[in-house]
Amino acid sequence: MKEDLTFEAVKEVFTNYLQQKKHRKTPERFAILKQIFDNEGHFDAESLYNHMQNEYRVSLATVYNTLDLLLDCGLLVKHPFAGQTSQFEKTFGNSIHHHLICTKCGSIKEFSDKKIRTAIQSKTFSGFESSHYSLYLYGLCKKCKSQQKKK
Amino acid sequence: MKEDLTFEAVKEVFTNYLQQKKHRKTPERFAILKQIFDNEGHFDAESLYNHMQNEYRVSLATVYNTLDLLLDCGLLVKHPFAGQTSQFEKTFGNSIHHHLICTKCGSIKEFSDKKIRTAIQSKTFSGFESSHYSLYLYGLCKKCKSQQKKK
DNA sequence: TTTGTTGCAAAACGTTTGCAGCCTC
DNA sequence: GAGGCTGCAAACGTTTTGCAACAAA
Repeated sequence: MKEDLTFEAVKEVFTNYLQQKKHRKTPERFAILKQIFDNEGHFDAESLYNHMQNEYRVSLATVYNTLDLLLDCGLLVKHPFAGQTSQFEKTFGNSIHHHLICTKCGSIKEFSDKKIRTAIQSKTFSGFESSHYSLYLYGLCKKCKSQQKKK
Repeated sequence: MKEDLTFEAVKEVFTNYLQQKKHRKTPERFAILKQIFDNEGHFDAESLYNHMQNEYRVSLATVYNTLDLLLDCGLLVKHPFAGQTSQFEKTFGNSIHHHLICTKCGSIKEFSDKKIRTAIQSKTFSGFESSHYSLYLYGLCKKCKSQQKKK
């Protein structure tokens, strides 16, 4: 969506959130946000932790703590699809998309569909204020489908 | 959908699956299926395990094993929404629905929407054979929304 | 100065695994 | 009778927690 998104803009969102919730603006939190900003795609807590050790050392506990804050302020979404590990994905700098998940090999692809998006977004509820959503389609990817046929 | 669904019908689906995959038809597996058949709503592995101990004693490992089989043959769907624990839901005897998840209290409601359903089901992919899908809407339920306003 | 946050290590939690014995086929 | 399945307990990997030291406000 926003192609020219700067780190400063994202940082401001986070800063405002921290201020409003009376949380402290620690260097660790911004270092983690920066790391997320600089990288693409899905990630889990541990890989984020590993990748940022060279730039700014934080503990894994702090990573989890900060991820929770980022989830709470809507800068991140959590996907529970990969086995035991939760995957995270930033909500900024991406266009809205859905996920195709292969039930055999676990591979994940993204897709977009305007009709689906419109149908979901136009839905309103009495007594529920929706903020975001996740759509997962399960099935067989090309590779696993052809492997199955060989049998 | 099918209001007059009998256990025998479901059992037959499972039996056929086991036969086709050359898995054994053990009493444990059918006892677990029966327990699922007799109860409504979402459940996790451990609560299923606890609830059935009076009727037929099985180990937790066997519960997990059997849940995997039931997932594989499509009689069950797995929802990863509640914290660390996976929730399961039977696909028989239910109508298709989606989930509203409160990000504050974790409560879950179901809803149906024909337009959304149609939009998703009419979507096809080259190189991906979709078998089922899950849609989760996140937000604030009525209770949590009013609590937030009080602040 | 106060108290939220950090790092560390230990604990907790759901789930998986190894293995000996059992039971379906 | 052979080999898949079971129960049990131990192991696993992710996430959470307790606590003392630290640093943002």
